[in-house]
Amino acid sequence: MSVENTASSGPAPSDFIRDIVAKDLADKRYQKIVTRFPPEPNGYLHLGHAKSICLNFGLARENQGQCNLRFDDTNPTKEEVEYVDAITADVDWLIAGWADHCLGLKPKGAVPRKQSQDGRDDYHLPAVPPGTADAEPFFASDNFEALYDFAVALIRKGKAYVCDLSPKETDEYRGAPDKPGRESPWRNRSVDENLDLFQQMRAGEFPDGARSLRARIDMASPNVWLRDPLLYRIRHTAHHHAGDKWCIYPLYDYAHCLSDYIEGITHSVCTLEFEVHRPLYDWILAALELPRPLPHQYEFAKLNLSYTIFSKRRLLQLVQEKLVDGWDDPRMPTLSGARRRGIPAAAIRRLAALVGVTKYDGVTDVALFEHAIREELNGLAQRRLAVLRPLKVVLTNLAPDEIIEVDATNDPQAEHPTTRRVPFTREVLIESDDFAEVPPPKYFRLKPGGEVRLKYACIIRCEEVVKDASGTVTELRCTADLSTRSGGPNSDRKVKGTIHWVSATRAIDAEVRLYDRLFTVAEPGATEDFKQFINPHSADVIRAKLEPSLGAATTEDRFQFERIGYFNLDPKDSSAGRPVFNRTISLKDTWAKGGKP
RNA sequence: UGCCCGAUGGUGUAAUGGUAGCACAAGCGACUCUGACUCGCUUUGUCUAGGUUCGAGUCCUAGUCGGGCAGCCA
Repeated sequence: MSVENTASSGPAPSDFIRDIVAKDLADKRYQKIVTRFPPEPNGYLHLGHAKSICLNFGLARENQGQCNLRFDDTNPTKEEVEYVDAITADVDWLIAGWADHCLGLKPKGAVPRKQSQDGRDDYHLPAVPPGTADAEPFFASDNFEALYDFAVALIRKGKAYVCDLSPKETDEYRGAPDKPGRESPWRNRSVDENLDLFQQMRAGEFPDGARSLRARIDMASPNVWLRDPLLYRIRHTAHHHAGDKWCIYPLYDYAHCLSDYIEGITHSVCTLEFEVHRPLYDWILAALELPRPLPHQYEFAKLNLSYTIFSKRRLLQLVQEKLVDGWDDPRMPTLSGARRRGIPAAAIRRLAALVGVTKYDGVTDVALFEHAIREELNGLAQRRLAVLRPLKVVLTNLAPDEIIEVDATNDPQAEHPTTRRVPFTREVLIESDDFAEVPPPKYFRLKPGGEVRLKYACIIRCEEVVKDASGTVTELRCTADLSTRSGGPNSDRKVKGTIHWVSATRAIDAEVRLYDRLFTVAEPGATEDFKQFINPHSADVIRAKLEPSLGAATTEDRFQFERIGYFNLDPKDSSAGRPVFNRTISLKDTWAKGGKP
């Protein structure tokens, strides 16, 4: 199966939502499709959000449409600008070079304009053309004035009322899923009284929780969301975007469908838990008798990944209790964590394409994500030599000051691979795993009296094993067969094993962080005490030896340390002369897994 | 004994009444100056019971199992 990548547009994915969109377009129900990605700025974006971003922006780019970024910021007590900025950056990163031309923004500071169509009042705020200067994301809070007006219209139609029940009473009156609710005693107030009270709510005449605005629907509905749901609550709290203008704030169900409508959204795609809200979404829009085409809501299953948690609450807990190094800790499933870890945005898009879109709420094996990362990095990463746990090897037939510059391939997957020079010297370091005094069966690497090829250099033979007083191997004394040098007369000579190495005298030092899965169990979120499953080896830090060219690495580079894994320069903790490399992901290792007895 | 949604190999999915296919994972093998990549092969599947039909994973009915919904959260 081929999958979309950054450069080409590959075969378009197919799923039930794309089918609906295709049909709507074929039926000329809409002339242009407009989707939206509506995060609440109360946490960082994670891989679960990425699935939604890929779906919504994918829909837009595949149909020459647009996808608006909108902050669903109707709850001032939970939201912060820090999150707005982080989310904006994460979205930009994820869609860069792929769907950024579909990103729907509005003019900075703009709010919906009141207009009249067919004699009916309307509010509309379409996105600006891509590339327009001074554009910013949409904010539900920019719609507050329009939303207030729509609420007044609802009251005038007798479809909303001010209710004086306390939160606790409201709860009791609502009933239970299997028991009908009771009507509020305030349900049949006159329009004028409702209008007056609602205006007073806005003016700040009442304390928090004293009154609310409710839709007048059906207290006996089997769907509890239709039992006169709240539209507005009183909250004497300043808002991170709207300032201190408001003390009443709309609730999700009311704000969302209308924000969709105001922006001209055609397909409002959300996750499964909102399925039972859809009748309310439709009710509000229908009740207002709006002049323009209405948006429709469709639901899909959110992403669940094994060995991963996505719960905002728990992620926040990890951050606050310093179990991880912030929201962008490379082990976090956040987009900022993934970015810092060196995972390309295209790998995340690849994952989204691989998991597909359905209404089945399953758990995707994190191995699929790891596969997507390796697939992407394999074509992207420059090959380099690095030794994580060094063992000294002295090539006794080389002069102490001899430096042989060997050619090493940078990009074996490229059509026309390039090379670089790597210094090869009398003393080299090899991976301690690559020597075994007592080799297990089928061991291809170096052993006493055995031969192995040092990649890009030549074949060496282990003549002598040097140990310290405790019996630990400290050094290998080997001879190099320079006639087998790459490009040399006997370069074709085959040995079973080829290992990586660096020059002991020319290598540079670096801190290397060996990241691994954050949790040791497949479903860490299954119990409340998920913290006991944190992998103690999820961030092992070592000092490693790298080939000299790595001293010039930049944070944009992606490397494969040959035979080890993919690495990037940590963008946060690296400094000139003090490089810190992150292991994005290891190479597949069938030897370590099962080949090894 | 409420309402809504879902169920295809270990996992994620395709098949839109007509040969159950793909990817990941797992296993075996080939290749290899990366035990990587690549390539080949293999194991494993339509929740159950009825019904409609020439023909059902697909449509219908009932059941089972799983998920969601009773925030002035989103």
